[in-house]
Amino acid sequence: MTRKEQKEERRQAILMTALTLFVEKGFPDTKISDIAAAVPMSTGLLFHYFDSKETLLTELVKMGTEGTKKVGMTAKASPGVPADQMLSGFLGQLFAYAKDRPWVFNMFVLMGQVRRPGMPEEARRISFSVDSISSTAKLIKAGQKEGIFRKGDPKQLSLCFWSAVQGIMEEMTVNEDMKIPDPEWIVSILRP
Amino acid sequence: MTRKEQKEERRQAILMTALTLFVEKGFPDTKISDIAAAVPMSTGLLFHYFDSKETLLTELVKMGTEGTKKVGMTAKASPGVPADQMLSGFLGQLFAYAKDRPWVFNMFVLMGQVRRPGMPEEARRISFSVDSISSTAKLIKAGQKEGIFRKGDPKQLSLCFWSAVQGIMEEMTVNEDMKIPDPEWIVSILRP
DNA sequence: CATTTCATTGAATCAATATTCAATGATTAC
DNA sequence: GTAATCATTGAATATTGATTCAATGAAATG
Repeated sequence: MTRKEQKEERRQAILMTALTLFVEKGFPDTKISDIAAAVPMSTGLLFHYFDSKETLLTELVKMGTEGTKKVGMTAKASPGVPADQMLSGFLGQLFAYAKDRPWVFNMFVLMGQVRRPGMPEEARRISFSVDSISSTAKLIKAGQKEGIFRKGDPKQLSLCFWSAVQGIMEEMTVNEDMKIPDPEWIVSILRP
Repeated sequence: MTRKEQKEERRQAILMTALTLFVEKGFPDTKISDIAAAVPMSTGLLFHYFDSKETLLTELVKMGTEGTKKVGMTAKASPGVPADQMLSGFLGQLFAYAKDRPWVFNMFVLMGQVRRPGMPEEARRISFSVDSISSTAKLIKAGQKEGIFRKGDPKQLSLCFWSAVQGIMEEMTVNEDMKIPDPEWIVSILRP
């Protein structure tokens, strides 16, 4: 393995460790030294890989937007599927992923958290570039015509739906009593 | 007005200011100096009223448990009301409150946030003393027998319901696009 | 092998912010 | 009206945690 590959691997290890800690303890409460200790490596060395704590977060958010965009594509690539099944199917997949690849899950939670005020501006800005609220709103609008979703402002319904998902996923990352819920429960928010 | 009363009033002002900031910016990102500036008063003076930033949080959480317990009593005091109406009624009231008395709302959000790992231990411990999850689970169990709630582990349904509420309320405190949702949307999570 | 490059460390440094403190002015009690 | 008490301030101080740096050793290069 070349040095370059090794370095890349180490970078990934740091990113994944940071992701876990950011979600578990929150960004401000995660100390660089916590991340370094968990990797493990010395605190100083971490700065050999990333310029700052904020860069670390920004990189993660960039990865997150990539991933989220891919998910969006997959959704578009399966036309003919009713909108409600698409949403519960998506949630089902997402929740199923949680078992083996918790990082996908954590990434999703981080993407939600990073939108809040007080989070570093750059990361925040990037996270807003994927707008699942609007795309889901479109989906809802279409579904309303077919009568599979309840009446109401699609944007509001979409916001309500995703905030609920966010709340549930945060609880899952933090509370071991919380089992994976049936996606159908959550999609019910949108049902007539 | 006696000095004692004045002091008490000042304490309340500090608490309410801190509550707003803790919810808006998060506990770690809220500096004592931010709170003092917002009250307004000098940073040093704040320590004349509260021993530490953590004490401030603890006091708020204590207030929160009081309030939440009262709500629980009111619920018990209205027997005969179907369980689903009780929940949507409660949410409706809570959301309505948000308009005039945002602090009630913020308090609710804070009580949820303070349960997360990384928050100061004492506050965390106190917040766990009110267990709306379990009481709602009982409510759900009863409702299931009458067929007004869907099948499934009551504890899981309750957790899912409250995490969704938490997510939605946090979004409301932070995103001005987010309007008050119809409580019925959220209670649908529990509907058969 | 000699040289260069890179990974790594632990110990500074620097900055932010919680907390303390001595001094000052205002209010109350006598 | 004088003394005691309390509110208030702004300037120290202490602490925490991010970031930098000089030194060391290991791997690659020639």
